[in-house]
Amino acid sequence: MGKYHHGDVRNVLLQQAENILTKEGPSGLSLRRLARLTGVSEAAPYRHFDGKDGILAAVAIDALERFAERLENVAAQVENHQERVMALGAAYVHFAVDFPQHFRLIFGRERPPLDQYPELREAADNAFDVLQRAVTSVDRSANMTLNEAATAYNRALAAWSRAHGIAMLVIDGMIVPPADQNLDDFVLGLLAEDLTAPEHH
Amino acid sequence: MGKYHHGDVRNVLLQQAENILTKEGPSGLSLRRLARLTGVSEAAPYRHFDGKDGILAAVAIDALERFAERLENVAAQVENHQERVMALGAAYVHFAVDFPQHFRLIFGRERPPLDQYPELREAADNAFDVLQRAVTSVDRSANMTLNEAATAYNRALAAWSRAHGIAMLVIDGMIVPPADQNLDDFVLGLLAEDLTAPEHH
DNA sequence: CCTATAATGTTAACAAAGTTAACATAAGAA
DNA sequence: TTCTTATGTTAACTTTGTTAACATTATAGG
Repeated sequence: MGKYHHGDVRNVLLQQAENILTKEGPSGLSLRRLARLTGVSEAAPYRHFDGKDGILAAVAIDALERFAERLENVAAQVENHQERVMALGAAYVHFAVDFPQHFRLIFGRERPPLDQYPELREAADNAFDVLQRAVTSVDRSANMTLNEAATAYNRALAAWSRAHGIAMLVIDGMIVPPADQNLDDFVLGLLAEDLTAPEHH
Repeated sequence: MGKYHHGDVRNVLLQQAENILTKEGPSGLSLRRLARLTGVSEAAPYRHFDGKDGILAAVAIDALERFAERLENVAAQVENHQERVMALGAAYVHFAVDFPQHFRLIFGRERPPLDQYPELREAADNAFDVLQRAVTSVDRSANMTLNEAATAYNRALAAWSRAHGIAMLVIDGMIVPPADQNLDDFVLGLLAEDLTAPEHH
């Protein structure tokens, strides 16, 4: 009689890893605990994943796909090109606030090395592509010349950086969004600030 | 005869912790290894620090002080108010690239909780204050009304976020600065991008 | 100067983690 | 059926954070 656990242990492990990550973050995700909670031997995960990094990579890819999906949904709902870029920035931060542990896993120090997990790099690039396409469409709508469009990539990087910086500082507790204001509005305000010209409003 | 290690073990431990951090990052900083490298018993650090978080906090405070110092130096060297904000952003990123491990320790997940180490929070606030003062001086030079100046804090947050986002994405390998360009110039370019108005140059 | 007490060391032990080796069983192809 | 591979298991090894129990030094008060 099979005292062995069978079935798709891999998927069960992944799902359980998701649960642990959400509740306790990447540091709380211990292979042994994961195995115990899943009801499987402590060495079983090594049959399905390339050690701890392997599991982290799998979870990170999953998270990145949902992240990109969410960004695409937002992008599809906003008609105006410039508003779309802003909305994406807000959605970016919103995701980080909703799923700080996933966000940290995706971009933080415990993310497995990108060059060791090509699918991970690909998933990350996909998310950035959504932002880049939005920025490019702004540039096109402004009838930019080809020469000017060459900087479109830089403009996308700038948009990405702003959203990323806000997201990081917020989930790390360095920036505390005002309690009496909608998070998205707060973020949109920060994204719209122009540092070189203080005569706004 | 004193087979016991004596002298200011605390300082030696701190210095050694600095070395390890620089070479291997916060994860490589193990208390036992630190003690061994310092030539002291494996439990000795607990006499001088409040466990691992205690040491991390001490190192982080040190790093933050040098970070703030560097920012202040840059701020003092630039006359023009607006250029000063930009230069600070570039210096912010430059520090992150020069000392990625320190930067990660300061802002990342393994930083001990701010509310548990008041001196740590103070050191972090100091660094941000440099940015905030620079932004405020731009606003003042533009003859802002008091009402408008109320948003100065938000403008400082925006400046901070941009620099922070670029720094994070660069040291995490998501943004790769062009090899044929000066790092500061690249950063200044990103900081100056205005997302809502593509008609530049 | 002597002695009680606090500060600073030490060694030894504990539990938890990542990982691997050695072995056991199930499933499928030949 | 039988050989091979995939998938489990248990047991061990190393490292880490932490604490307890004990040893030594420094220092303050008499």
